Amino acid sequence: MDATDTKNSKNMQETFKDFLSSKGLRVTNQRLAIFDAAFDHPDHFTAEDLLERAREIDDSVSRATVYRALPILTESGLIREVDVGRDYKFYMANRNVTTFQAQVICLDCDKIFEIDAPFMEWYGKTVADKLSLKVESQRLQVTAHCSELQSSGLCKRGGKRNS
Amino acid sequence: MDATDTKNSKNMQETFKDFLSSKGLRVTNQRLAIFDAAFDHPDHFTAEDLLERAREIDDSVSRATVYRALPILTESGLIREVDVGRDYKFYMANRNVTTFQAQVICLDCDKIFEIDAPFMEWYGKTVADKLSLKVESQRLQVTAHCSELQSSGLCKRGGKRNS
DNA sequence: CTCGATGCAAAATTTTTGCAGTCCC
DNA sequence: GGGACTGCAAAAATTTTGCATCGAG
Repeated sequence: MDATDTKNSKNMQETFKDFLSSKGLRVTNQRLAIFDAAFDHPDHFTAEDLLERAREIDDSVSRATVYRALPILTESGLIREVDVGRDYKFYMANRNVTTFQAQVICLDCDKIFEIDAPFMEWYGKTVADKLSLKVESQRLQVTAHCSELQSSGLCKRGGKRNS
Repeated sequence: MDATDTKNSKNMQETFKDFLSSKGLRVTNQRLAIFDAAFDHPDHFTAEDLLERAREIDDSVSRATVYRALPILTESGLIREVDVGRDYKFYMANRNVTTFQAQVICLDCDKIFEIDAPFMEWYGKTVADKLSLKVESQRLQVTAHCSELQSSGLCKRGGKRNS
């Protein structure tokens, strides 16, 4: 393992525990199970996905607890919310992300690609300066068709996005 | 009225009727009431807002018909969907918009500002070229706080955004 | 021990859908 | 007149919440 890869699950769980304690929140088995489930997931996941995986770790985890844990996880910065305009939201572990991420949503294979969009930091600053406001968050998404992408093999139809 | 202001409600209603006919859809009183309600609205509105206003024109309009009309209106290009990540969607009449619009969402006064972001056309093309896919739509949003904006008078707290 | 956290189920909220009746073309 | 369209209410689907109980500190 690379020495710079300090963001493995183990270390991150410690970071999460520290975050909970620092906020006066309790370190419960359910929260840790949810955290582990989230951080083990390599891709985007929904609240329901997370519930299912967390229950494999601790079957006492309830849906309500997952929904109550998600805001804590996103506030900690360990998990990122990815809202692509569906009726449910996606989430994703924040591993070694340093630059702003945009999403490319493929309508054909129903996949979400994360891509670097560092210029968005400049854009946010520009908008903020022009209107004299304080940027809280930004979102940049491109919805597209990938028929050509499919032939190149990058986008395999039937990607494992959930229902 | 400016001679270039060809997009007044009257003309636009004709455009809508033509669109319906061209698609083999029927021109009903309810659809026209919904169209008028939408086009008279100066700001962003929700499906529920639209229902309420459409009923002032034709009180036989039902919620279901509003929800069934919205996809038709957006497909016609006369109305634009503005999803800022809440549990309900906003819509807005497309008046004299020619360039790509980004949104600035103010967390303090709960208002949505539409701003020109012409460079997004370049961005979409860049992404498309790099990944060889066909851009369907794009979304760019900045969520911000406007405490300073308030003092400048641009953002009055208590703007009339719905609950 | 104490009070924050949890599970369960009911509620809330927005949008969709089935069906019988209506009215545009 | 025929079939698209509509209204109504029930259904869907995701997220939130009240309450009794549990357990972390």
